[in-house]
Amino acid sequence: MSESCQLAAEDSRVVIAVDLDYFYAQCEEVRDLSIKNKPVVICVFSGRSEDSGAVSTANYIARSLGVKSGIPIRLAKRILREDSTAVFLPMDIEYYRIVSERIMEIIQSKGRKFEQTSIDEAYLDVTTEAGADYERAEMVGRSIKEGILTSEKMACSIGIGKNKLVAKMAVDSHKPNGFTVFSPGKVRSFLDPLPVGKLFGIGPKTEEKLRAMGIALVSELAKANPKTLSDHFGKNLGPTLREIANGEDNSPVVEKPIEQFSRIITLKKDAQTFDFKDVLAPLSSDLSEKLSSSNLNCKSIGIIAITNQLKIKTRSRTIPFPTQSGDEILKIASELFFAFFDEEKSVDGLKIRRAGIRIADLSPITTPKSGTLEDFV
DNA sequence: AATACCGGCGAGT
DNA sequence: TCATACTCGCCGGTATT
Repeated sequence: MSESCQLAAEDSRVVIAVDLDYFYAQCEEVRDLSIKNKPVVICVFSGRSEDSGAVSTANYIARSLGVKSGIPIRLAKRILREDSTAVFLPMDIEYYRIVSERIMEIIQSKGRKFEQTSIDEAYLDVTTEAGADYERAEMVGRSIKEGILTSEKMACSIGIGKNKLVAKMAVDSHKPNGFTVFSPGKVRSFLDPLPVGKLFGIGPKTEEKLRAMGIALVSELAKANPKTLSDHFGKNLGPTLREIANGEDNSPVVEKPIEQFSRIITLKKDAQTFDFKDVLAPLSSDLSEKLSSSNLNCKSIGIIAITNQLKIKTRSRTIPFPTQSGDEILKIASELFFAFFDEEKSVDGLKIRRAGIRIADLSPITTPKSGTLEDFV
């Protein structure tokens, strides 16, 4: 191999990140073209009262007016009260899933190493296809963008880089309808001047902790004393923080098996206790159905309680025999809630706002082929 | 000492 | 009351072996 082909090992991959723009709201725009030039707000109504709940996402017209993910629906309506064209729609997750599945197939068809990380995001490692050649990787990226636009009439943003982290930083840097390439040589110059909070994986808490240590910029984090970082963030997270500041990420593009899932609902009213069966039975049966349709058992069953102070409390139990039974899940969850309330009953004013069930420690159900005893020998 | 389990926290879509 | 519904990962403490 000639000298000019030599690459640092860490620079030898090419990864494409695909992000579907304002996905839920765009799904609704495509379903009803007449709302495309209006503010569109996708709402999760909690059902406690008129317009209680939160905004899941909003299109860019709504965002430009200050409506963003997570704000109360009532606040969004207040912000848009003078815009009679504004559209508020309940989240239709089933529909978005169907659209997502079709789009993910398009992305997956463009490369052999594919990883979907959420309903609207995916990575493609095109090292094999592009031979670490960024021009060829760009062509793959363009063809993904065109494919999604042609077959689903949907805009997306594309980011290309030497690993998932850099591709993600690239895609996030230009949205919506972006197409951004951070070639290996350009990574430092892009990352260095950013505040650390802009790095994927560093949120408000970590940013504030770093700031208190005198580290505000990525360039500073990139050279920070490893010992100091480990002392403050632990032996795993500490080194990782320095790595992401340097644009390093060895994690492969691979489809990961699901590790856990949960169902949670908002109670009609905050309560010190509630009718376990009424609230938990639907959650249990949903979870049981999902286990069953995925041919999985779970060995860990847990509860989630969100208090009136919006603090998250959890309890969980490992059971001796894996199960997918809705009745079993309901029974354990009820016991955990009962014990939780018993434990917390002395806490003054503690009430539960939302209640949920989580299952984890999943294992595939091995269904032995009928009549082939030899398989067990 | 190594591993499992548990509850809290943080980050992200 | 204004504050959804998820998933993933790490941390530290404690229990188990």
